[in-house]
Amino acid sequence: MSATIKELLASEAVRDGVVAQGWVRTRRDSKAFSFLELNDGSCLKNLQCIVDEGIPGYEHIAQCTTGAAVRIDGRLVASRGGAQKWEVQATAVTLLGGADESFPLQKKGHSPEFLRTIAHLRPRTSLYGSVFRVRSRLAYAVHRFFQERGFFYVHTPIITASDCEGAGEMFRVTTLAPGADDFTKDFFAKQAFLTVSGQLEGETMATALGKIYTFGPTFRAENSNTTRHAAEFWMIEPEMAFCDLAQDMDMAEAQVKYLAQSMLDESPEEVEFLGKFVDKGLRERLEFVVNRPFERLSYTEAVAILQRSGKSFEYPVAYGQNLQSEHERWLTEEHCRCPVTVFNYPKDIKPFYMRLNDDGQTVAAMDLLVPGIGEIVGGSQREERLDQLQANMAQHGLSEEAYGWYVDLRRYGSVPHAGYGLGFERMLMFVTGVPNIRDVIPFARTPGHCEF
RNA sequence: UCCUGAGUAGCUCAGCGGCAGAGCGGGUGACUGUUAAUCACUAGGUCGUAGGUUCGAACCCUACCUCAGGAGCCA
Repeated sequence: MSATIKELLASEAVRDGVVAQGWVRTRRDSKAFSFLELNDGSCLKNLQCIVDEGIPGYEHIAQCTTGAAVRIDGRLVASRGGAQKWEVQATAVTLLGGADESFPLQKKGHSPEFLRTIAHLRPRTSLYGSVFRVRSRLAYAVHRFFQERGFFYVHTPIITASDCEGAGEMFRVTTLAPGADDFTKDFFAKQAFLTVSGQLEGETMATALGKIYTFGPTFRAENSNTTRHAAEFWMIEPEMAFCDLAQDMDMAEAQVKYLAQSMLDESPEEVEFLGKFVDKGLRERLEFVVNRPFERLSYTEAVAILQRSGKSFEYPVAYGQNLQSEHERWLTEEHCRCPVTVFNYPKDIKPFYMRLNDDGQTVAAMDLLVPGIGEIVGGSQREERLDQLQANMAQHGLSEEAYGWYVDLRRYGSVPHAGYGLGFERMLMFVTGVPNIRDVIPFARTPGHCEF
């Protein structure tokens, strides 16, 4: 393998016999030579190459247009121009793959709406290249965070037969012909779906290995058309035995801080670039998240604060109702001006598995809200008491048969345990400042869209 | 799914009842150690679709389609 442009630009000294391979971002011609700027995706910066008339391959310079794949052999030397430290004085140029005038990416900026229509080419832009480099590093940081803390990475099923995990509409998985509805003849001899959460299975692993996490694709068939929802996304779900809600919140907040810190440490080039073109306050926000403690409010306190805010919301604030987006945004963006964790929600607006508090009215649930995105983490302490869980299930109309294995966890060696779900793409939006979830995943799946 | 807004050249947009426009990009040429280079010339259009109003519609009206933003659902 030849050196990447990232490696070449990090050189300490002049280097002979270098090979640079990449895609032409721009070409500027002089009478007797051309400037060729190459990008290979290894970093944000381009490598400027000087291609003199007469070197081997120069006869094809006209085809080395924006988008073309090119190999440059030459010498890495200090640049005579001011905009870059190093450049390559080419001794040979090879056109690997041309790109004719129909190549849709121009040197100038394009709208995200247009780039979504050419999602197969947009990673070649500075913005999407940055986002997808960050995506890789952030995914690795997620694993590092957990592995450093003794968590085990577990793989929960993608295909599930549980049809009411309480997290929205599900995609059906079937081998039956269209129109057939005898599920006893289906592949699994019953209805099957794509998972909307690995939590319940995660609990079985946590009550054996102690601290576990999942990090995998998740599917929701909701007809959601927003900047924050995708039908296929990646979710991180830790589950911890011998853990209560307070410790759960500690972990979620520590993780958000850790991931923000990793962005600052590992992607400084992208922080600067995204701060310039996408979100002016990006660095400031990341440093703020890393350095300042998060706020923590009970649902009851949050409602009281909202009610005496004097702010006129489109939807009134009422105890017992879910907080609206505008309420959450006001809390995190204007009242606290920092990430805020809201906990202990009324039991009637939360799922059956959340632990009933001693007041008999609220459950040990928590949502971590961040400025600009809203809810980024949702979690809870789980109901570990057998009789209480059974009562909850009855109340929610769930059959104990279908969830016998889940109830067994309370029947045999039950322990307090807790966990949360962190939307990976939402975290990516938060650390990059990119305002639309469709721009932080290579190929977004949303209602009506399954292209590429 | 609901609400709001927008669809005009490859891209970004102006034009808002009377000849279809600009910048960028593309092509051709000139020029220059250039930096989203510069200069000149040039090609490029079913004004989202279908109806309607009008002497005349890109422009006004209706429906539909598509996209975007907001809401709900949530991560």
